[in-house]
Amino acid sequence: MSNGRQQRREKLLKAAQRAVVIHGADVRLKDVADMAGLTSGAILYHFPDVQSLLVEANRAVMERFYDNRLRAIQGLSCPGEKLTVTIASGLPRDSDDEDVKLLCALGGAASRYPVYAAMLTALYDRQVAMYQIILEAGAASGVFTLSQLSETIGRNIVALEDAYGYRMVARHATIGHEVATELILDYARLATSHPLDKLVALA
Amino acid sequence: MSNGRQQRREKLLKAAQRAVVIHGADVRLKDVADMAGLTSGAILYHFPDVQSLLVEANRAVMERFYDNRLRAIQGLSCPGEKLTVTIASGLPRDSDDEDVKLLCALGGAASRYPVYAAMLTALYDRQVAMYQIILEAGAASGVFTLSQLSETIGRNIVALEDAYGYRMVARHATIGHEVATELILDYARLATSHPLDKLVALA
DNA sequence: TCAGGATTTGAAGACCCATTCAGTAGTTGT
DNA sequence: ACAACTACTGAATGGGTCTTCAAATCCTGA
Repeated sequence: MSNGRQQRREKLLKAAQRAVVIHGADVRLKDVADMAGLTSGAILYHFPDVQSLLVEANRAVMERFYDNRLRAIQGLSCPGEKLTVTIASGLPRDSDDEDVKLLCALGGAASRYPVYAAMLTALYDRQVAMYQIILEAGAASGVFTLSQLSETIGRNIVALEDAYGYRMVARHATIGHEVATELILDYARLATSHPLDKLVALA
Repeated sequence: MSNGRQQRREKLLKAAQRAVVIHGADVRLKDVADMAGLTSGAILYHFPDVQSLLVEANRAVMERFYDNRLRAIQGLSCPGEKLTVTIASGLPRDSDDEDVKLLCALGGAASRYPVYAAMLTALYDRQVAMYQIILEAGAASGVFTLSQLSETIGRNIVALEDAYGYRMVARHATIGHEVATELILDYARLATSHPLDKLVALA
């Protein structure tokens, strides 16, 4: 059944992702197999080799990460709220956030694996563009007064998200989701001349 | 000779550092040995096991990185120049900067190796403190007008350096040393209300 | 020059890994 | 019920790894 075949593939991708989080970008096929409760041979039945599997699994995480961010601001219209929510969505939930752990692992391997370097570069650029749209829209409606090019602000915000992601994953004692969000918001306030008030949590 | 013994150790640390840059944080003993032009056994004669060697080698890079930054501003008195020079010194010279490549590799492994997480966290905090001193001194002398806490500014600047280090090491097409420096300076200008003019290169 | 320590090699032992593949179980459509 | 196909196992292959250790080599000081 071609349906079950796709399900199987996705189960293996999930296993590969968890394996990367635990063992790093240089996971062994054996580790992925263990994570899936199968043997190495079974994995190689679905994928030509371990690299193909890993590249596909890692790409999927990046897509999911980006899609989650877009979904987070779907339906929001107020530019200030959009920006605040987007910034929060770019940081790991907590120090155990698996997607961010994986992205960090790939970032550390990027200089050795051009594939990952290219994928992460593309992800970065997409996120910058995402911010530019929010910033330009807010500026056009007069809510934001940009003190720098939207490209500059976008690049810096995404850079800050990345860096605080690394800090959080490394379990910095004082920089958690809350603090990191506020640090980035502090920059965003300077750059947009907008108070970007903390939102009240939804019930 | 106890003198040659120390030289030997340092040669091996250097080999380990190059090996980490090429093979990542999970280098194999064999790779270090090859890099040093020796056999695995020879390395184990000087170090009890691979991990001891790697931790010492990686720690040495962090110390060197931090010391280089301090040395870069030694003798500078103008706060604006100090800040500009310090920011430039926190970024990789180019995409092939070996020290930054190593730091990125460790950052990617931090969630798996608490030792590296702790070391990188300490390095981050030291760099933040370094910026705080520069910022506070500039503010005290009236050259800077800080629009945020010096801790906030310091944290954000170091975070930006880290992130652009990762981007450069991943060979982003448009973000090189020049562009990254300017992006961070753009933030620093907002935060200090100081023009931070580009310096003329020394002859 | 040479004895003795420091350094290094090379091989052995025990283990792990990716990949291939013949064969086995399980499922499906008819 | 059975042929045909899918999914998977387990073993074999060829390779690589860490560690230990006896033996060889290199130095150095006398």
